[in-house]
Amino acid sequence: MATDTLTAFEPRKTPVQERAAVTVEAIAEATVQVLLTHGSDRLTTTRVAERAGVSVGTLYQYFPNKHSLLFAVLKEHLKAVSDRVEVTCERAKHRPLAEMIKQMVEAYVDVKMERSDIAVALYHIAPDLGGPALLKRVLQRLRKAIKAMLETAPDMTSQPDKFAVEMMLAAMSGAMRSVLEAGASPAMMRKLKEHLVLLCQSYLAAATGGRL
Amino acid sequence: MATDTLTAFEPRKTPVQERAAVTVEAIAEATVQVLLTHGSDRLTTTRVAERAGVSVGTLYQYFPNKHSLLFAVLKEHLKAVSDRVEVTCERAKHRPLAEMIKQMVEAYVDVKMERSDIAVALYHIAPDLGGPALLKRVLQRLRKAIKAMLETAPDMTSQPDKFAVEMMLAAMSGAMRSVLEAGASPAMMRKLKEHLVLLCQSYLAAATGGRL
Amino acid sequence: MATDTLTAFEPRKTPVQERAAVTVEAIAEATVQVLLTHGSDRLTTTRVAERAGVSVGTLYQYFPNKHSLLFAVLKEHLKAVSDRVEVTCERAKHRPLAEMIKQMVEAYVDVKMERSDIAVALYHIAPDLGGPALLKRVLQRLRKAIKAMLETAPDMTSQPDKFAVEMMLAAMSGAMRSVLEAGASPAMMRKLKEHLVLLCQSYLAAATGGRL
Amino acid sequence: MATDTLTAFEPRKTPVQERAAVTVEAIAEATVQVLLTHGSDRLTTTRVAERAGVSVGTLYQYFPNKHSLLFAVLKEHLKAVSDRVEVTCERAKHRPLAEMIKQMVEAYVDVKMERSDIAVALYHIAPDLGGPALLKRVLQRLRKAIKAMLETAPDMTSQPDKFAVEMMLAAMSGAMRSVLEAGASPAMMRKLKEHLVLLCQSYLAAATGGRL
DNA sequence: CATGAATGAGGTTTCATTCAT
DNA sequence: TATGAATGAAACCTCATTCAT
Repeated sequence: MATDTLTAFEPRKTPVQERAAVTVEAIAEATVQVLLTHGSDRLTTTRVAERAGVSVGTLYQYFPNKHSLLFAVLKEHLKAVSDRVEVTCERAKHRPLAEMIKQMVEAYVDVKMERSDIAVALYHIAPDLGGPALLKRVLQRLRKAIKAMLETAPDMTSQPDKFAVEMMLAAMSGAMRSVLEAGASPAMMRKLKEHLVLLCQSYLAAATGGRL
Repeated sequence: MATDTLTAFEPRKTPVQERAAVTVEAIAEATVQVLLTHGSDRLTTTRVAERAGVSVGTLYQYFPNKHSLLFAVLKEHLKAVSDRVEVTCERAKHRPLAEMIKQMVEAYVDVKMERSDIAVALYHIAPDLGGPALLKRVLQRLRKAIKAMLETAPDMTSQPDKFAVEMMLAAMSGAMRSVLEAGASPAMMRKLKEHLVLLCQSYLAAATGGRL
Repeated sequence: MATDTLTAFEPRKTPVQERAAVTVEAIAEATVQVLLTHGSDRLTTTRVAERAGVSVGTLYQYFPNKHSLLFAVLKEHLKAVSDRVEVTCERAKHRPLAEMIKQMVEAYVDVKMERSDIAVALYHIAPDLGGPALLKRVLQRLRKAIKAMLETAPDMTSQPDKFAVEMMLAAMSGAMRSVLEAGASPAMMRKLKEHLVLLCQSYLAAATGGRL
Repeated sequence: MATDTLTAFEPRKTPVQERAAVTVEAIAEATVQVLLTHGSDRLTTTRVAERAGVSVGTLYQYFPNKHSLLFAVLKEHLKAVSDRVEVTCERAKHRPLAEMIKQMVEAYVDVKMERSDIAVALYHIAPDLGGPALLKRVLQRLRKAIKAMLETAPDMTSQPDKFAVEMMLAAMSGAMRSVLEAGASPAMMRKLKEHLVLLCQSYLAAATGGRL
């Protein structure tokens, strides 16, 4: 199991006093800041601690190693994304297909944008140890949620190719990434949303339409 | 300008003797191997040199610093992709739209697959200094080539939204990435090709169809 | 004087309340356990406190620093050894020489064995600050007690060389150490006792017999 | 096997250039010096490198970790002791028993004294990882050599108890240690030799005499 | 040209100790 | 008194880079 690898990055201890909880949050936030201002290989534990306004020792009380810092941030972000999309999919059940896609895509884009700083920062470290495993899990959740939603579409003639959902997800995240990394203006983002909705709608229509 | 940053990673000297050319190639190849077997933060100049069968000193005769190693590999790979897609686009001019897309997408997938090891390895380092700049250039070339091709499509009512091409490229590369990182089986790749073609075709049709 | 060095490791305060005495004892015991299970350089104050079931803060209420932990344990163990051997020597006065030696050696082996865990643990830290000074004192006490005993031996022609007693002690403790560190089985221990008695008896006989 | 543990401390690479050989020797010597002047827990890799007149980096080219430094010194010393005693035992074969013992004991004391600085330094670190394993091997060699010698003694009625040789070795090394750690004067050393010879002779005589 | 020994700044991590709660 | 969060000096070790041979 991949669990082994993952547990190595789990937080070291859960803070019992309130003071400690604040500290942990500060460290997590500092991690993102350093990632964005200095880049992933300029991210040092000392720098993060400094930015968080604590000593290195304190940092290591809550995070067993440098990796776990990044891991914690990545995990939280991905959870936020998964949660939002899942909830949206649930709510969109039994709506027309086009509406479903619209809701889902927009939820995805929105949640990514809300913490676009984190999203961008994480592209830098995701390929590292633990990242892929985590991503796989998230994809699994999203795929499941989307499939469950699609099955309730009243206006769908046949279920789409099993691969189609993955394709859509890959296209979505890829496009999102490109735009985020390019430094997205609000106007750009609106455009992205529109087009991403269109892309998914038309693709799914085509993929279920038996044209393939 | 970004040019300054980029020149810093150029190979140190152009090998005039045959032996030198072999050495350079060996080092580049070793870089990819180390990247794949050890990961990006285990990639050390010594290890690359060792794997290439030369000493560190020799490595530094041809590459000014560690970064230039990665940069060289990245550059070559992106050039290969650009070249292939450009040529394909050129040849596909004046064909029906669906055919155009098919040719272009398949060319892209094929060239990526031919050196899928390099492609995967590069995802790990692309976010670093110099990577984004290079990517921007490539995208620029691809966009241009695709646009030029599309303009010659006999069966297109109106030119697509300016943004649509970018969207398509982002979706393409994003999907490609997902599949490559997941470890692509040949069967998977065939499926990817089919669906990517479909995705691009349907999206472009929708984007030009005035539905937006 | 060495006294200065030694006082630095004395327990911080004498526990007046019962609860405190229990705590101190628990910490001392935990020190030994950690020493044995983790080794001397894995011995940390936090770990000892944890094992003792108290917080670090509490530990520092009774022991001024890490060293004093080890020092306290070492001191107590050596005191136990000294006491036992002294009493035995006193009781063995006026007995035949061979009997004297037997009593003394057996007392030494027995007391070491009773807390063989501590004995072994202490070999790891004795060379450190304070250890040698303490050892010297103990040796002094033992030497004195043994000499006083020997002088009352009815069957001894002449007093042994002044050096002989030291020699005997060194041989005794050296042999004991070897066996303890090798991990002594009960059978082994019985053998050790027999042979150590024999060794001391024959050596002392030779050393006083004028053969030298 | 214990081999695994041991190989972790083996030198990292064998120097090919002469310059390097000098460096390695300097580092080993510096290790001993630092051990003696600062004590085992003040022994840091930086300090050793400094004393050796090289940089830390250089140190780590030849020794994989701090432990291996100590290990190398310990190993060499123990080898010297083993070699000397073995050769001496070989030469002393077929001599009278008393003579055998004398030769052997004196060889042991002499070789220890020749590098008494190292001997003393090593007492501080021997209990650590790898030390015990190494010691066991040495004891094995010594036991074997001594037994082989004893079997050729013309004036020995019966072979001594199997345990007797171990006992002798333990007593020898223990006594040696006591004296060395006390800071031995030349006069003291002469006395030690005499008495250690006497001790071993008389003990062995007793142990083979059937008195037990 | 090639080699590989040497460098040392800088990164990660630990742990004895203090002190506010 | 007991707690445990916080501290930060200091340890270990790596690795990009240089340069004498």
